[in-house]
Amino acid sequence: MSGRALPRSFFARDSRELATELLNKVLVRRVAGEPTLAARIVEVEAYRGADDAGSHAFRGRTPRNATMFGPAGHLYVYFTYGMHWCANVVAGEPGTASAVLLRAAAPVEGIDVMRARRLKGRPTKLRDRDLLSGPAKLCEAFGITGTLDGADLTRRTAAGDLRLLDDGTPPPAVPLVTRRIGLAAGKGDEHPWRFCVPGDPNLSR
DNA sequence: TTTCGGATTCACT
DNA sequence: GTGAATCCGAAAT
Repeated sequence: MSGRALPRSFFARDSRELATELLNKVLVRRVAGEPTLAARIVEVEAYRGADDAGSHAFRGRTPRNATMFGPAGHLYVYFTYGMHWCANVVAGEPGTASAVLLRAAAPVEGIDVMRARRLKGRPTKLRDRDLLSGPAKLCEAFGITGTLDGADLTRRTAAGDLRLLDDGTPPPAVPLVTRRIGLAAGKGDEHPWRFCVPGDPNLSR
Protein backbone atom coordinates (compact mmCIF):
# COMPACT_ATOMS: atom_id res chain seq x y z
CA MET A 1 0.00 0.00 0.00
CA SER A 2 1.42 3.36 -0.96
CA GLY A 3 0.27 6.89 -0.49
CA ARG A 4 0.98 10.17 1.24
CA ALA A 5 0.96 10.04 5.06
CA LEU A 6 -1.49 12.59 6.38
CA PRO A 7 0.21 15.39 8.35
CA ARG A 8 -0.87 16.86 11.70
CA SER A 9 -2.51 19.83 9.96
CA PHE A 10 -4.95 17.46 8.26
CA PHE A 11 -6.37 16.42 11.63
CA ALA A 12 -6.44 19.80 13.37
CA ARG A 13 -9.94 20.86 12.36
CA ASP A 14 -13.57 20.41 13.35
CA SER A 15 -14.33 16.73 13.87
CA ARG A 16 -17.36 16.77 11.55
CA GLU A 17 -15.26 18.15 8.72
CA LEU A 18 -12.43 15.74 9.48
CA ALA A 19 -14.94 12.87 9.54
CA THR A 20 -16.02 13.47 5.95
CA GLU A 21 -12.41 13.87 4.84
CA LEU A 22 -11.40 10.56 6.43
CA LEU A 23 -13.73 8.63 4.12
CA ASN A 24 -11.70 6.71 1.53
CA LYS A 25 -8.43 7.31 3.37
CA VAL A 26 -6.40 4.17 4.07
CA LEU A 27 -5.53 2.93 7.55
CA VAL A 28 -2.20 1.08 7.51
CA ARG A 29 -0.56 -0.91 10.30
CA ARG A 30 2.99 -2.11 10.00
CA VAL A 31 4.60 -4.24 12.70
CA ALA A 32 8.05 -5.78 12.32
CA GLY A 33 7.84 -9.42 11.27
CA GLU A 34 4.14 -9.31 10.50
CA PRO A 35 2.21 -8.77 7.26
CA THR A 36 1.15 -5.20 6.58
CA LEU A 37 -2.54 -4.49 7.19
CA ALA A 38 -4.41 -1.93 5.13
CA ALA A 39 -8.07 -0.94 4.87
CA ARG A 40 -10.06 1.84 3.27
CA ILE A 41 -12.24 3.78 5.73
CA VAL A 42 -15.92 3.75 4.69
CA GLU A 43 -17.79 4.77 7.88
CA VAL A 44 -17.03 7.25 10.67
CA GLU A 45 -18.76 9.29 13.37
CA ALA A 46 -17.84 12.72 14.73
CA TYR A 47 -17.79 13.47 18.48
CA ARG A 48 -17.25 16.80 20.23
CA GLY A 49 -16.36 17.60 23.82
CA ALA A 50 -18.30 20.40 25.45
CA ASP A 51 -21.61 20.42 23.56
CA ASP A 52 -22.06 16.77 22.69
CA ALA A 53 -23.88 14.61 25.26
CA GLY A 54 -22.82 11.51 23.34
CA SER A 55 -19.13 12.18 23.77
CA HIS A 56 -16.93 10.60 26.43
CA ALA A 57 -15.54 14.11 26.96
CA PHE A 58 -18.92 15.70 27.70
CA ARG A 59 -18.36 15.73 31.46
CA GLY A 60 -14.80 16.92 31.25
CA ARG A 61 -11.39 15.37 31.31
CA THR A 62 -10.77 12.05 33.07
CA PRO A 63 -7.89 9.58 32.92
CA ARG A 64 -9.84 7.54 30.40
CA ASN A 65 -10.53 10.30 27.87
CA ALA A 66 -7.32 12.30 28.37
CA THR A 67 -6.11 11.54 24.84
CA MET A 68 -9.13 13.33 23.40
CA PHE A 69 -7.99 16.53 25.09
CA GLY A 70 -4.54 16.36 23.55
CA PRO A 71 -3.26 17.27 20.08
CA ALA A 72 -4.94 16.12 16.88
CA GLY A 73 -3.68 13.16 14.92
CA HIS A 74 -3.39 10.81 17.91
CA LEU A 75 -5.43 7.66 18.48
CA TYR A 76 -8.01 7.59 21.29
CA VAL A 77 -8.75 3.95 22.15
CA TYR A 78 -11.37 2.92 24.71
CA PHE A 79 -12.75 -0.33 26.10
CA THR A 80 -16.49 -0.96 26.23
CA TYR A 81 -19.14 -3.59 26.96
CA GLY A 82 -16.58 -5.54 28.94
CA MET A 83 -14.95 -6.97 25.83
CA HIS A 84 -14.55 -4.56 22.94
CA TRP A 85 -12.05 -1.89 21.91
CA CYS A 86 -12.95 1.08 19.71
CA ALA A 87 -10.63 3.60 18.07
CA ASN A 88 -10.96 7.31 17.35
CA VAL A 89 -8.78 9.85 15.61
CA VAL A 90 -8.36 13.01 17.70
CA ALA A 91 -9.43 16.18 15.86
CA GLY A 92 -9.28 19.93 16.37
CA GLU A 93 -7.12 22.03 18.65
CA PRO A 94 -5.87 20.69 22.01
CA GLY A 95 -8.54 21.09 24.68
CA THR A 96 -11.53 20.89 22.33
CA ALA A 97 -11.75 17.16 23.01
CA SER A 98 -13.18 16.24 19.63
CA ALA A 99 -12.57 13.03 17.75
CA VAL A 100 -13.73 10.80 14.93
CA LEU A 101 -14.74 7.20 15.64
CA LEU A 102 -13.56 4.72 13.00
CA ARG A 103 -16.65 2.56 12.47
CA ALA A 104 -16.01 0.48 9.36
CA ALA A 105 -13.52 -0.12 6.59
CA ALA A 106 -12.95 -2.17 3.45
CA PRO A 107 -10.09 -4.71 3.71
CA VAL A 108 -7.27 -4.00 1.25
CA GLU A 109 -4.15 -5.85 2.42
CA GLY A 110 -3.39 -8.50 5.04
CA ILE A 111 -6.86 -10.00 4.80
CA ASP A 112 -5.78 -13.45 6.03
CA VAL A 113 -4.40 -11.96 9.23
CA MET A 114 -7.54 -9.91 9.75
CA ARG A 115 -9.73 -12.98 9.31
CA ALA A 116 -7.65 -15.09 11.71
CA ARG A 117 -7.86 -12.42 14.41
CA ARG A 118 -11.59 -11.95 13.92
CA LEU A 119 -12.38 -15.67 14.02
CA LYS A 120 -10.37 -16.38 17.20
CA GLY A 121 -10.77 -20.08 16.52
CA ARG A 122 -14.53 -19.99 16.05
CA PRO A 123 -15.77 -22.47 13.45
CA THR A 124 -17.82 -19.90 11.54
CA LYS A 125 -17.01 -18.34 8.19
CA LEU A 126 -16.49 -14.63 7.65
CA ARG A 127 -16.88 -12.88 4.33
CA ASP A 128 -14.37 -10.13 3.58
CA ARG A 129 -17.14 -7.61 4.04
CA ASP A 130 -17.72 -8.84 7.60
CA LEU A 131 -14.12 -8.41 8.75
CA LEU A 132 -14.17 -4.67 9.47
CA SER A 133 -17.88 -3.77 9.40
CA GLY A 134 -18.07 -2.28 12.91
CA PRO A 135 -15.86 -0.26 15.26
CA ALA A 136 -14.89 -3.18 17.50
CA LYS A 137 -14.43 -5.52 14.54
CA LEU A 138 -12.02 -3.05 12.98
CA CYS A 139 -9.95 -2.89 16.17
CA GLU A 140 -9.90 -6.64 16.58
CA ALA A 141 -8.77 -7.24 13.01
CA PHE A 142 -6.06 -4.59 13.27
CA GLY A 143 -4.90 -5.68 16.72
CA ILE A 144 -5.75 -2.31 18.22
CA THR A 145 -6.06 -2.35 22.03
CA GLY A 146 -5.55 0.06 24.91
CA THR A 147 -1.78 -0.08 24.52
CA LEU A 148 -2.24 2.04 21.39
CA ASP A 149 -4.24 4.73 23.17
CA GLY A 150 -2.40 7.99 22.53
CA ALA A 151 -0.40 6.64 19.60
CA ASP A 152 0.68 9.34 17.16
CA LEU A 153 -0.72 8.62 13.69
CA THR A 154 1.74 11.01 12.10
CA ARG A 155 4.93 9.33 13.38
CA ARG A 156 6.45 5.89 13.75
CA THR A 157 5.98 4.67 17.31
CA ALA A 158 7.48 1.96 19.48
CA ALA A 159 4.31 -0.10 19.14
CA GLY A 160 4.76 -0.21 15.39
CA ASP A 161 3.52 2.04 12.66
CA LEU A 162 -0.13 2.98 12.45
CA ARG A 163 -0.84 5.60 9.82
CA LEU A 164 -3.52 7.11 7.67
CA LEU A 165 -2.62 7.44 4.02
CA ASP A 166 -4.08 9.37 1.12
CA ASP A 167 -3.71 7.17 -1.95
CA GLY A 168 -5.36 9.71 -4.21
CA THR A 169 -8.93 8.49 -3.81
CA PRO A 170 -11.13 11.46 -2.92
CA PRO A 171 -13.90 11.27 -0.32
CA PRO A 172 -17.37 10.69 -1.81
CA ALA A 173 -18.78 13.83 -3.37
CA VAL A 174 -21.98 13.28 -1.40
CA PRO A 175 -21.49 11.12 1.71
CA LEU A 176 -24.35 9.21 3.29
CA VAL A 177 -25.21 11.10 6.49
CA THR A 178 -27.24 9.58 9.36
CA ARG A 179 -27.66 9.81 13.09
CA ARG A 180 -24.96 8.18 15.16
CA ILE A 181 -25.29 4.54 16.20
CA GLY A 182 -25.63 3.13 19.69
CA LEU A 183 -26.33 6.30 21.67
CA ALA A 184 -29.16 6.42 24.21
CA ALA A 185 -32.14 8.64 23.38
CA GLY A 186 -31.48 12.22 24.37
CA LYS A 187 -27.77 11.55 24.87
CA GLY A 188 -26.54 12.99 21.60
CA ASP A 189 -28.39 10.58 19.32
CA GLU A 190 -30.11 13.48 17.55
CA HIS A 191 -26.98 14.69 15.80
CA PRO A 192 -26.52 13.57 12.16
CA TRP A 193 -22.82 13.04 12.55
CA ARG A 194 -22.35 9.57 11.03
CA PHE A 195 -20.77 9.69 7.60
CA CYS A 196 -20.48 6.78 5.16
CA VAL A 197 -19.36 5.95 1.64
CA PRO A 198 -22.80 5.45 0.03
CA GLY A 199 -23.62 1.86 -0.87
CA ASP A 200 -20.37 0.38 0.37
CA PRO A 201 -20.82 -3.32 1.31
CA ASN A 202 -18.55 -2.99 4.36
CA LEU A 203 -20.78 -0.63 6.34
CA SER A 204 -21.81 -1.67 9.87
CA ARG A 205 -25.12 -3.48 10.43
C1' DT B 1 -17.48 1.21 48.35
C1' DT B 2 -21.36 0.09 45.50
C1' DT B 3 -24.05 0.54 41.48
C1' DC B 4 -24.97 1.35 36.74
C1' DG B 5 -24.78 1.03 32.03
C1' DG B 6 -22.14 1.36 27.91
C1' DA B 7 -19.73 4.99 20.70
C1' DT B 8 -20.76 -3.82 20.45
C1' DT B 9 -20.92 -8.36 18.64
C1' DC B 10 -22.52 -12.96 18.14
C1' DA B 11 -25.50 -16.97 18.47
C1' DC B 12 -29.92 -18.27 18.49
C1' DT B 13 -35.17 -18.05 17.70
C1' DG C 1 -35.60 -9.59 16.61
C1' DT C 2 -33.75 -10.83 21.27
C1' DG C 3 -30.53 -11.79 24.90
C1' DA C 4 -26.00 -12.98 26.73
C1' DA C 5 -21.23 -12.09 27.26
C1' DT C 6 -18.17 -9.51 30.47
C1' DC C 7 -15.24 -5.43 32.37
C1' DC C 8 -14.35 -0.89 33.69
C1' DG C 9 -15.02 4.11 34.30
C1' DA C 10 -17.61 7.30 36.57
C1' DA C 11 -21.59 8.66 39.32
C1' DA C 12 -23.98 7.79 43.41
C1' DT C 13 -24.07 6.38 48.01
